[in-house]
Amino acid sequence: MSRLTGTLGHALLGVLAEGPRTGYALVRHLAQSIAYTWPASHSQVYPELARLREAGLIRERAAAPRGGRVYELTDAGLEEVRRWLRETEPSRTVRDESALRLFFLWLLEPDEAADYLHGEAERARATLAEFQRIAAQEDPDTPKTRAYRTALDLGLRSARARLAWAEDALRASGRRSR
Amino acid sequence: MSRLTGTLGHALLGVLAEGPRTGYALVRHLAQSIAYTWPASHSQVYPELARLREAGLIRERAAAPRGGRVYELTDAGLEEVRRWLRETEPSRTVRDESALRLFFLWLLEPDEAADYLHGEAERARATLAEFQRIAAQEDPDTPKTRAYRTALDLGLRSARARLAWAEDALRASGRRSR
DNA sequence: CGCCCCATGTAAACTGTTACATGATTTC
DNA sequence: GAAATCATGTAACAGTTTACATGGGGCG
Repeated sequence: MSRLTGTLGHALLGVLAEGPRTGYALVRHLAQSIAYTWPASHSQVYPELARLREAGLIRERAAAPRGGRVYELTDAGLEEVRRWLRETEPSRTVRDESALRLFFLWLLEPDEAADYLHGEAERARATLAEFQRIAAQEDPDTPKTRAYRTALDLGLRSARARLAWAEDALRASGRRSR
Repeated sequence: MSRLTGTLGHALLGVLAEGPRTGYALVRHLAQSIAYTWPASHSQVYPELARLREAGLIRERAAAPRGGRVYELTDAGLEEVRRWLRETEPSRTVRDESALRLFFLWLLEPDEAADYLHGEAERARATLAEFQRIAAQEDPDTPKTRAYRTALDLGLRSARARLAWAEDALRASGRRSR
């Protein structure tokens, strides 16, 4: 039982703690919220669900309409997510390709570098608008929605910081190129 | 020639554009700056250097003291980094495990959740302090150092945003738990 | 001579992406 | 009956991490 699963496995357990779901519904739910912090495609989710079931962390309930398989969390599964949250440290590894590229902008002509920063500003604006759209949705005030709002707030603040950074960097590069 | 390399390969080309280096020196340099956006261990770097050499993007110069191999960028290599920067879009994939966990905080007791947010605040403070230490270092004003400063500025702003977020989230959770 | 740091590699395991493949039900 | 959407899987490949493995050279 409770064999070690990676981050994706724990994320699936966490979502299943909200209630039983099919793999398909799980994937859709991930795409709407959790994918901003941990994207996963269906081809990764289905095999992972099979592993979680073998490990006794989830179990299959009655089948859904079109060959759908409904999974629900077991007691061991709930214990495992909670243990993960309490006792293990989150990985500090961050991979951000658009930030990586900044180190190499000096290899481009000034106006090409400005183009890149302009793109970054546009992206940040789009991300911010998307998060604002989600924030505008009304929802009841429960522990779960409060947790989701906390995550969303981090996204909003990060997007704003990134937008402000890009606009400043663009101004600074613009002033130099003239 | 110029076979497609992944992000790591392009990062190595970008650093080698600063001048010839051994694999070892490359790894050390990455750890000090670029690893904040794209970490890489020596076991990944050495094979990648071999691939870049085979692709004609870098070449080996005279050997260094203790079995060290000095690599330098070829013209094709420089062209390839520039092409990568100009013509390809950076991947938008972000994986942030500590943000992922926020979605599941409602599964913990309020004080356990507050412990987690406290840890996040501490981490953000440490990151911010580290970036401030780096920012305090003096360096000449060249295109390269300007690019590095732009990257650092993004790190500083992100760390500040994250710290402000964590402190606010902590305050909000504290108010509720009393 | 032993320890530490320089320096380079390989192997196995794990994680993640892209492409392939298939079938059921609803909607037009 | 054709197209879209629901629904699940496998296979091949690419990228990453961790552990294993080895040797050179300087310093006390």
